[in-house]
Amino acid sequence: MNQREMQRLETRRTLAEHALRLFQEQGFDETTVDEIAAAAGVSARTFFLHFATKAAAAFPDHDERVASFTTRLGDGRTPGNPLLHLCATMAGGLDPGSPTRRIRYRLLDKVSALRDEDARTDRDYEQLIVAYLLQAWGDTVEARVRANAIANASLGIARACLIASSKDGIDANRVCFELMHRMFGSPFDVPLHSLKQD
Amino acid sequence: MNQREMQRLETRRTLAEHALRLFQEQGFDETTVDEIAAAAGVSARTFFLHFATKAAAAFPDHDERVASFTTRLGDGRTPGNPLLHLCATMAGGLDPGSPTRRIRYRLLDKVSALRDEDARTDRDYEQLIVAYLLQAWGDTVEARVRANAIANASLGIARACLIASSKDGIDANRVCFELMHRMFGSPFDVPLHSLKQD
DNA sequence: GCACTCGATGCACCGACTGCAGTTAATACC
DNA sequence: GGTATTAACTGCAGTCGGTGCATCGAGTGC
Repeated sequence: MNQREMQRLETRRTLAEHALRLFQEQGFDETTVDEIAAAAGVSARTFFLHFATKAAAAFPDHDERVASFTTRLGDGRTPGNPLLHLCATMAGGLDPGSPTRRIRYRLLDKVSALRDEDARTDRDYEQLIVAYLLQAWGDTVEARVRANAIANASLGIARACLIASSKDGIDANRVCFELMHRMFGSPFDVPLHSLKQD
Repeated sequence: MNQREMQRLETRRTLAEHALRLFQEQGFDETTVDEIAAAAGVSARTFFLHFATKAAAAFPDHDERVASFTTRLGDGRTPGNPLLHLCATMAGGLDPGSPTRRIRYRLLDKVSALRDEDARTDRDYEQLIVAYLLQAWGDTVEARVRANAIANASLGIARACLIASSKDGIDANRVCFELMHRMFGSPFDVPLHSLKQD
């Protein structure tokens, strides 16, 4: 990798790091872009060379997450039940572990601007899921409605699991899989045995 | 009703009307608050006495919609299956009919700021649904995860149905009910017979 | 060494939104 | 009916997020 490229990534990383820290320490609205830039040792103008909005600095790995999800999901020609594959891919992608993620999710609850930013990622996921399912099912009106419904429902379930995992300490991965699997193919009123963590 | 109150509502109504018209005619970003205010015959400062943000003017009936949903949903002590009641309430609330609604939904596709504003309504709905289900089920960790998942999934399905109804002309009401009902209690891979409109 | 690229910068600018100090008309009270 | 009060509206000055533009200067290809 270039020295220039490395410098660029380093600046970006530093900006994101200080942004998240300041958001957490003194609140999102109470933090100005000037402050973040100053803390990172660059000018305010430079901030916007790296992030389109103030909120975007809290999600510096947006593109990588979407790219990772894309490759993990595949193209719809995966053998086996596409819904099952979707369940596994969604659940497997949940990673509430890292402390940075936890800070982010705690902030999400309070700051609507961050929630909006996060929703943008979800819209990318949504389109990927719909495309995946239509690839597997063929593109009909019926399939489109169903694919959109499932995409939205999946994202909703994943979100609920992430929140519950940060609040109540459940195993987001397993619960997400079980909830999705059950909603998309089995009765729903049986207790979730995967709630009990091991 | 007071004369003052009527004047206030009239100003608000006019502002919302011109806002939506201008958004549609020349785009959201290309429309300034000054323009909207001028078109409505009031000062720009007055705009913000009625709407918190520029985008909020596109959803002037936010509060009424939430209030209506609240009363229609009830308090969780409704006799019968709470999930069934939720399906009926959600599906019954979909109303893609009015031309204003259609304009709004067409704008939603393009303008992310409006989508963010719309998402705020969904968050209100989400909290209401969760509260309703926990009232019916009791408040346990298991119930909370499930209620959140169902709330998010319901909103996702409703959104998908509204979009499909505006694009493909399906009966949003019936398809939404059937999709929700099937996801929350029956196998999901049977064709939707309610797609065929009568 | 030289031309070139490209990240960073400063500056001027726009537009959304806010706090404050008015004005004016409707309303409540006597 | 006259007076005090309320509240919608206004103008102004200001903050902050975000952008276009011209420029600087350090890395890079030749």
